[in-house]
Amino acid sequence: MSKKTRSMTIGVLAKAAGIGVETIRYYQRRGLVAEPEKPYGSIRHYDDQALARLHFIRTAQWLGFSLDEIGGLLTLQDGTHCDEARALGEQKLTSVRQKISSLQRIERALDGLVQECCTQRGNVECPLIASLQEGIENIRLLPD
Amino acid sequence: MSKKTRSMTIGVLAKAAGIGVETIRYYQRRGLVAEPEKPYGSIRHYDDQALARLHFIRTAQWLGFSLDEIGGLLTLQDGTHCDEARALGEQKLTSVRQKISSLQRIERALDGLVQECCTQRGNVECPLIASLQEGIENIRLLPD
DNA sequence: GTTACTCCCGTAGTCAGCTACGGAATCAAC
DNA sequence: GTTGATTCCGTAGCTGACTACGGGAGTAAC
Repeated sequence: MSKKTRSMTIGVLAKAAGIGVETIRYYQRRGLVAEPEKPYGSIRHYDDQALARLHFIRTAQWLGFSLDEIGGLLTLQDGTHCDEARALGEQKLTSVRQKISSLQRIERALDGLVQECCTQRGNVECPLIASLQEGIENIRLLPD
Repeated sequence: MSKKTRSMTIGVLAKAAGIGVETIRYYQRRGLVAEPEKPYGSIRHYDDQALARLHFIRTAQWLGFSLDEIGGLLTLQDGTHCDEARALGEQKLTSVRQKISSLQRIERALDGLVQECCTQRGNVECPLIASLQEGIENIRLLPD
């Protein structure tokens, strides 16, 4: 826990997080990131906690959570009621598991297609595209 | 290959494909689906090939391809671009696998937090919230 | 042959998630 | 103490993938 809590301007923070200044402001407007106090006649400063929050947002986003859902996840942090937090956590867990199994089905389908594509190499017909065209039922596997 | 090539109006086609009429028109505007000839003073008719094309689009979409990418896949239909198609498929496969493993790590993290929350029930402190506040890095786990 | 649906076609709106713009204030360097 | 980049803040625009609207033409059922 020997973290030096740097003081950053929004521009530095943005660079550190690998996102745009405007995006951070947008997250602030959405209530996902707090706007620190602005010293009288000066400029806002951000610390490593803000950076961590941005990392969290981007990661969750990459994992397929919407900004609204991420807002929900973040209320776990600020919330005061254990039961509510747990309920939200369980809810998210369920949706994560659904996403995983859905992605696994996609993975199997894609993998099958790519494998076929490799073994059939040299053929005139491309099995990946042929499958997409004709054998859709075979790889479709019921989305949701 | 004893496919009866039904003649469908756009509404029937839409129902058969499980999508909206407006969506088909949108695909036509995007150049993903051909607009059949319109008999003089009559109505357009669609066959099973059009339906197959719609299935193709929806399936590829479900596999994570954007409409632009699908357009790309469709230009590879002549079968002479097998390598390119495979490359695209492999690319998608890689990103799908990355998502799965990230989600699995988040699943474990969330699961752990929820479990803790249950066993500690009745406590004043909520361990889930505490963990989230301090251990965000633990569930961050490398985005792209 | 009228009623009621469906088609056609262009344009416009929606939603999420940014991204850009513009003008004043503030800061950093020299 | 002036120049040049940043910050601030509100508002407007953009992209992807639809979805809706409106008014005229075509079609189907009775």
